[in-house]
Amino acid sequence: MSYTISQVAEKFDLTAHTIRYYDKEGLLPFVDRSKSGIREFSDSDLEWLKLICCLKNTGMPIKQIKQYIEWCLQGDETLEIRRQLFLDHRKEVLKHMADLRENLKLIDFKLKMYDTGCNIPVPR
Amino acid sequence: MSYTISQVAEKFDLTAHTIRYYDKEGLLPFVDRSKSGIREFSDSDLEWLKLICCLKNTGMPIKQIKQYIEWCLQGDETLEIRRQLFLDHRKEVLKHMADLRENLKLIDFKLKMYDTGCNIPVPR
DNA sequence: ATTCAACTTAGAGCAAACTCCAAGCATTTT
DNA sequence: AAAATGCTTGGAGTTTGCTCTAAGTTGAAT
Repeated sequence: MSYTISQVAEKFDLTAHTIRYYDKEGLLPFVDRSKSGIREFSDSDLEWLKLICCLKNTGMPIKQIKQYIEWCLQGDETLEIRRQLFLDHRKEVLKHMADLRENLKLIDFKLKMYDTGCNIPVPR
Repeated sequence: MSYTISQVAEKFDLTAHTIRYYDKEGLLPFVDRSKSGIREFSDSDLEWLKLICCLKNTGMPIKQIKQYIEWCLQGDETLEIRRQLFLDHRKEVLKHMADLRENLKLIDFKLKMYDTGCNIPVPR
């Protein structure tokens, strides 16, 4: 069984346009085509796409995701460098989350000001 | 005491270019100028900029930050709408953090695969 | 057989957020 | 006084990640 581009788009809350764009950028070299050239996504392809969306949604640029895909296709000789990519990316995600938590404190402080009516926001 | 644009840039890890861009976009209408036209940032201005960076770093678009600044300048009649903006934005930040936590699970799973050598990444 | 929906491509267009440049003042140092 | 540094502006250029259009093909339904 395989999926059309619009079925996949629906599943991942993307547009077919976006998926074609990802393909054009080299993120989906493994997706097969029918004899008339139509993309046929397998379950394995969906797993790949899930990972691609995960990396994208955590802030990895498309070029770096493409690099990762290329390393995957190269086989075991790139295992260590791929592992390092995940380690580095994980660190960045944790940093980003910590930054968000920190910024949230100021947002909560502002909200407390608004809620207590004790509102001398910041202006002179 | 006041600060020059490059002192402020240093303090906030921005470039002077970026700060001028923010000014041009209407984010810094409160910053005074010397008689020769040079920006003179007060401590209060730094507080404003801190909030602007907080909103920007948590994903608020510059246009919306500009809207917020305009509401501030309009005075107390916009208090409730500003409070609502912070409430809505807080909700989005929490959603974003939850998404990151969720995505982190897959990253951690991949790392576990690499670390255990049990590496059948995803390809067919 | 024709119509319709969904697929294909190349390539143009767009919005956001910078980033930089040229040309010109202002202030401080030599 | 001249040079160096740092500020100013308008406006052009860049990058990223889409987003859309036009023209065409395919395959199923009427």
